[in-house]
Amino acid sequence: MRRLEKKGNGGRAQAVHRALKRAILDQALGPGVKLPEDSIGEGLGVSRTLVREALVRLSEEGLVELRPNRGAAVATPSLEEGQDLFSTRFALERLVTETLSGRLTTAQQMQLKEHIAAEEAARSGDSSASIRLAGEFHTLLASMTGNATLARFVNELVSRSSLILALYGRPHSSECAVSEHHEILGALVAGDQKRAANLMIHHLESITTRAVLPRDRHADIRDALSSYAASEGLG
Amino acid sequence: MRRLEKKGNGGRAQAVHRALKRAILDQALGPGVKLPEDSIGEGLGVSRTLVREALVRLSEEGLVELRPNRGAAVATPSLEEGQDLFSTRFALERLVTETLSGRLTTAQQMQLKEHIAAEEAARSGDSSASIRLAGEFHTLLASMTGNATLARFVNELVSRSSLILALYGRPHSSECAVSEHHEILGALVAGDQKRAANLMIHHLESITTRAVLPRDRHADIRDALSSYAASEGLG
DNA sequence: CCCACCCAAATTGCATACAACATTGCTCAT
DNA sequence: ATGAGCAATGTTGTATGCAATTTGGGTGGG
Repeated sequence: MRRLEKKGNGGRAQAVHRALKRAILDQALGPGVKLPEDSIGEGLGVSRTLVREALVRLSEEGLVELRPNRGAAVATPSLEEGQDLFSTRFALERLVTETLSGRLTTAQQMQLKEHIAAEEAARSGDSSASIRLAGEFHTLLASMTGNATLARFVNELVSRSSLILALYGRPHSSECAVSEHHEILGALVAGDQKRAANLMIHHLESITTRAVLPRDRHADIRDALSSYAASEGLG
Repeated sequence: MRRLEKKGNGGRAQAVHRALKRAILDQALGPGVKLPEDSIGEGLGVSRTLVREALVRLSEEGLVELRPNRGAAVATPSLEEGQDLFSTRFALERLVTETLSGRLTTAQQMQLKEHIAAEEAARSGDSSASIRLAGEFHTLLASMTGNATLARFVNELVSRSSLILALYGRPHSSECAVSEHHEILGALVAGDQKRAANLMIHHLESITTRAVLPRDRHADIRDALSSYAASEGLG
């Protein structure tokens, strides 16, 4: 007999990782915010051991900077790093569109349509949801290739792009992209490989050119984490 | 005043990571070999905590498979994963050649020439050194782009390619590639972007098509690790 | 003879304790 | 007043101990 739900999902360390990741992507923990192990552990109801493991994972993903003996902090990528990041995205997401062009199942097309609809719905509402959905479109596309490595890389790059935009982007930069997502989907369904790739490149370029001015943020870590703790079944 | 050598290099956890990674890439620890935390800790002279951290890093790199409650093992990628991996390599290493074409400094050209010379020198000698050098050529090229993310991705893919070749490649498959490396360098120096990219693609394709038959390996973990412990200043 | 069950050994999951290091603020001499 | 040195504090680095889970083997019933 098979156990139905063993323990939440796959270990509490993973849960901590997801909670922190979401907190960063939602900009509840902005770039540069320090991440002391015991404060996080307290806020999430776990020990430093698990926090540490999560931080290692996050640093491996480039979302967290891990300075020896000096603690962890949300990464603060430079503008130059952002440039490199996006040129890498170009190469990878072009591969995504080339792979997917004309090969989307109807189920996948449906899912993408629904996702875009959700993006539109979120445009006037919660801005953090809007940002997250915009990124998830790219992640979703990448995962549909069936190439797990490619999907993981794109996911990492999209995540880090959020940091770049948080640092250097204008407040509502991600909203206008929804129509471009729709166009890309159209080209993919039509099987027009070249057009899909070009639209994707153009789309990414238009994101990069929106990067100009910085902001600043601060927050108490325990407060910012409390809601994420609940959503991962921690605390 | 600058501290000359703080502590070996950058923390013992990193040392464990490097030791295990090299052991895997040298095929001292072949695909599928189990990696119990305390055996490794004993072999390397550190506690399970550090081993655990290293294993998390390695699993994040795709070199180690981490099954919950069931321990870690050197990854055993499927042939299909290998295919995905190489198509991702195509996209990324094409970007490398495009970025580098006509932009190599003379110092970099020298370094690459020396590396190729080392590859040739190792052809008749140690086969594990030969394999490692062949991979490091690609990593070195990627690092010269100055794009840290790109370099890290290529490094990961090259590492995992070693696993693929260990599982499905013929024994001496990597030796014949040295001349191709030389040709690629020539095209890069000449600034012929298209030719460089084509040579790289062709080179990678010729590697993939050498993948056919499997082997099997076994070893006591502690013995296999002892030499790597010394080289990292552990034990 | 085979299968289900259960117990023992080994291994991972996680927390906690202690040691090492970095940082901050204070003291004291100049 | 000012800067060097030092003590106090907070944080990270690492080891170890205990609980929880898996695994393999043995035992008894069918």
